[in-house]
Amino acid sequence: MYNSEEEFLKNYNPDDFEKLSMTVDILIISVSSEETDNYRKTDKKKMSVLLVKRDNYPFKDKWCLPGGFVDINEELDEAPKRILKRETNIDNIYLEQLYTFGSIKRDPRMRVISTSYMALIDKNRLKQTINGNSSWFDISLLEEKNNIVDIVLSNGIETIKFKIEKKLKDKTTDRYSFKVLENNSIAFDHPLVILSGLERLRNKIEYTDIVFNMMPELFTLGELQQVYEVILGKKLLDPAFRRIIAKKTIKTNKMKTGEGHRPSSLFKYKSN
Amino acid sequence: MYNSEEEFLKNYNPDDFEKLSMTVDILIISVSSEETDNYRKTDKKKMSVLLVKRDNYPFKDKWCLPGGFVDINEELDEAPKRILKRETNIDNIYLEQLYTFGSIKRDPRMRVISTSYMALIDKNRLKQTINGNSSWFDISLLEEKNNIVDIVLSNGIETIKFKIEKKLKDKTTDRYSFKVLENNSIAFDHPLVILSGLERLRNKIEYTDIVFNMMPELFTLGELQQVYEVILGKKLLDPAFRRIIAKKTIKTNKMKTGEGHRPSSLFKYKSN
DNA sequence: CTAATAGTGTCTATTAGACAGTATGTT
DNA sequence: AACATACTGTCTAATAGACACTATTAG
Repeated sequence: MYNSEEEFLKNYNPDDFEKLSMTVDILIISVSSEETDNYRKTDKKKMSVLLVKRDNYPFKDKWCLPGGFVDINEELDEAPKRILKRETNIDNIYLEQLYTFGSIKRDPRMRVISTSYMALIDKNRLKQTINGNSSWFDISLLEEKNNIVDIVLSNGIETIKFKIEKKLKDKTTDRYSFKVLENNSIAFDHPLVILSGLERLRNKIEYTDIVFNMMPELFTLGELQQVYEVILGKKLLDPAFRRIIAKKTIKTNKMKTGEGHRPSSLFKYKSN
Repeated sequence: MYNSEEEFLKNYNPDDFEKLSMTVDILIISVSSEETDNYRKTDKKKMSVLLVKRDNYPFKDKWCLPGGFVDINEELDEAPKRILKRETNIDNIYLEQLYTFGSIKRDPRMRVISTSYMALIDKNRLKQTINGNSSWFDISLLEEKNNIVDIVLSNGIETIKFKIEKKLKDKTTDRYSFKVLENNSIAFDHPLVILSGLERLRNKIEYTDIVFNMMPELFTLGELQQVYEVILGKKLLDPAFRRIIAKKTIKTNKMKTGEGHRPSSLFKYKSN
């Protein structure tokens, strides 16, 4: 044996174990507005996610989450930042690690383990158009009885559908294992990443302030409430919503007018 | 370019990117009782964690979390199960993924990314003594002002101390980045794993039933309350605790007697 | 009896849910 | 005026916090 760590390291052969590749995948979530034909009605909010069309094998021509290999000299947490910068050309985006997926067959090329991240962004920060092979897809999520979730993504031209079965990993916890039942055109195990992220967002919107990462500087409480509603998938009662949100927002003296109905005050985020 | 996925894969060289090694680390948490000298008093509960003494470089003779390399042909989630079986010789232990740490210099040998897991276990299930180079350490956690956490681990013979500074990653979230300020003898970045796990446990005990993975089949409400108190780090009021826990437990007709005071009913876990 | 924990009753404070009502812009 | 949303008042229901009280054993 060796007598010192130094000596050990000098003789260590890092190729004793077969190595593997590591990637990161990023679920970039934002909210978008769908215009209505009635001039009085406010635009309907939707959640949307940024997908990239693969221009090479494997999964050529399928859509997938932005991602890439972790460089051997790169901090794990730096990889998603680098990719976010590449895809959106902005820094300082809210980012949090979701989960690490490591099935043996998740990539047909070789053994790849992938850490997924969730990024939240206000679309108004995206000054320039995103590059050609990427597109925002509106999300509609339908949770059926038997723990089967139907997700439909649409960018107006193409529609992606998949169906996932959730099974409790253990009766004592809130963790599910996901099984993809149907999937017409999304690559890798990205349906799992999308569902994990949407559930994480739905949970955290209730006890953190992360929603404000998806909001512009100034917003009305009606808009904010709509974002909550689309993320939680249910209607909220106005007075209750305003009671709770009052602690997290400050009223400005600016108003939003010209909407075909009573103007509303603009608010901004107040951190504690 | 290639004309089919098949053709692409045939020509793919997986060594175009420099590969790396992947490990898993497992934080195995349990509760133990510390005997008191007063025959009337109930034993004091403590959280404890299983550590292994490294018998080789790097970090020779330092304590660390059980762990190991992920095999090239092994599902990521199978690796912690294999190691748990090796360390405790029991199957079916509660296990959940915590976080993936990937600093460049976390292992002096080479680039290693590590996914950490948390396992919860009832010590009574450990029939045989654990093997010689591993030991249970009682945890005492002290959260100081300025977001500095002091953790002391002790197995009765040796004491391990470290101090971690928590810094909010972002004002909108509940996620912290951890920085190790002092550390006398625990290997790798395992202080971070331990703190992540303890915080995860503290959060989840409030809204899931995971605590019952650390309890024997039958337990008194007093014992259960003590476990809650040691995990949450604060005293709870009896009536409030019983109101909440009533939904998760069933009273059996067995009693625990001989404790120097009024006997108490034994309860068991009721899942919904 | 005493020390110690087991277990309950009840008041109060806080928060969530529900609904109805008033307010005010645009067309 | 009509419509749509903005915003508020207030009642009720549910839950959490606090405290005091009774119950029961081993020694």
